[in-house]
Amino acid sequence: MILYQAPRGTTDILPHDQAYWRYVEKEVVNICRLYGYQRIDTPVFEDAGLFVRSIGEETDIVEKETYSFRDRSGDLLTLRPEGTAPVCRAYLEHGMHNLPQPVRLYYITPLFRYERPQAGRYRQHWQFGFEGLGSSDPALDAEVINMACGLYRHLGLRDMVLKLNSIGCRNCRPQYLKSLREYYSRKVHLLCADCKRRLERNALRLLDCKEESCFPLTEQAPKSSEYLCTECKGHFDFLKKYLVILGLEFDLDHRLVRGLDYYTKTVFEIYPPGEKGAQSTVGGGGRYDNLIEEIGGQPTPAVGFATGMERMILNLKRQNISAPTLPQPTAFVAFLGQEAKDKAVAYAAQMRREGISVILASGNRSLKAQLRHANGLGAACAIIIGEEELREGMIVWRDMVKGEQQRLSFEDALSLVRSRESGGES
RNA sequence: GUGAGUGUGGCCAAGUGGUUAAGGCGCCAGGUUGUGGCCCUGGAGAUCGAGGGUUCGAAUCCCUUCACUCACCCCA
Repeated sequence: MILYQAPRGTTDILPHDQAYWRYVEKEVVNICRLYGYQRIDTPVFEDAGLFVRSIGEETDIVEKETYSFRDRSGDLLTLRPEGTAPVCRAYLEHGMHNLPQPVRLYYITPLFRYERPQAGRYRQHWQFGFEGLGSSDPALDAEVINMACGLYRHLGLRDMVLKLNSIGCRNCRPQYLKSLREYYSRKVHLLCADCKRRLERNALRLLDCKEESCFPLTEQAPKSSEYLCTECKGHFDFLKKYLVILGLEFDLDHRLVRGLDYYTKTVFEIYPPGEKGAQSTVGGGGRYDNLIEEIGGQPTPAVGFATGMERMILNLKRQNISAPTLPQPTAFVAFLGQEAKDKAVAYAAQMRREGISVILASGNRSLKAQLRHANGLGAACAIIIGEEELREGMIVWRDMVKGEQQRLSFEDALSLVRSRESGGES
């Protein structure tokens, strides 16, 4: 009987799955290099207030999904449920406004949300995200979106759909929210229970409802894009122009609002083809011009994006895209008898000093068993030391792919392996 | 928080009231003297998620509970 298993909503990333993770990570690092984004790592937990302040008290994340606890000194801490607020906190704390603006940062980190797990959704999941801080230029919005789409393209994901909207700023949004509330107030008798609540607390999310009774109403609802102030409208127009220049296709979706309160102007999400269910979003982001001010800094416009590592991998698998295989050991050292084993230990160590990856046979098993093991590991070659070789100061070098072998001195075998390794790379 | 489905050795999985719970993968060991991948043989490994009940008898029926999966809310 198993006494312990991974906590609900968490998962082990086993060796056989690492190829996907390393592949995605490699492309992530590469896209950040291409666009000049620098890595930042922030703590796994933060002062609870940071998230309440930034994400919004009325959001689901803060209301019911955070892992919060008091530490032994009584401080209230929260396991990071999203990546943007901590980056903003670090930007402020380290005076990054003194650096050339905008500052471009990225992170790869686990996040924690207490939710019921399901496909592509975990209580601990990994997100890759990047932020451009300190510029209101719509070209930066376009850059971030281009980067996001570029990442998926580099990974080989096909037919991803970009949805785009602008939800205005604190100057024009109140106006919009007012007409939105007026519109829904007249239809309140048609709304589902959730939406009645949303009308009171967070009217924007009325648009997000997938309830059959509410859905038709959202079609007729006032659109945020029609209420944008001159500045927001100009920003949105420029963004769309840049996206066209970049050759990116996008669907304008006036129902697209994001779950976090800090967004202003640009919001966008990216879906896989044939989206099924609302939780299929692979990545999303937007502009958050007030957030840094909100947590105590100077007004600092910024825009960012985040995408779920698990969801990228899920979609890679759904599209039958395989990850490059990870390197396998080059050599396997087998031996017969204790004296040979002594020699094998020394040889394996010497090969590693030469930078060759080596696995030394375990136990004292038959040669057959040892070679079976070497085969299972995918070793390129085996070095066999038996009594005879021991006597003659030789080893048997066996090519595990061709099945050919020859008797050599250890030094000759070493240079043979070395030449194969460098030759095999090109 | 709500709804649905599923729980049989490490993994997949047959069995739906009746003698020692199939099979496959994987693992281990053999198929003569020191050699892998194919094939053959053998072996280890399961209190049939847990607890209770019905019954002469339960993996199979009932109840409770736990876990997992999928979906909803919401999000990546």
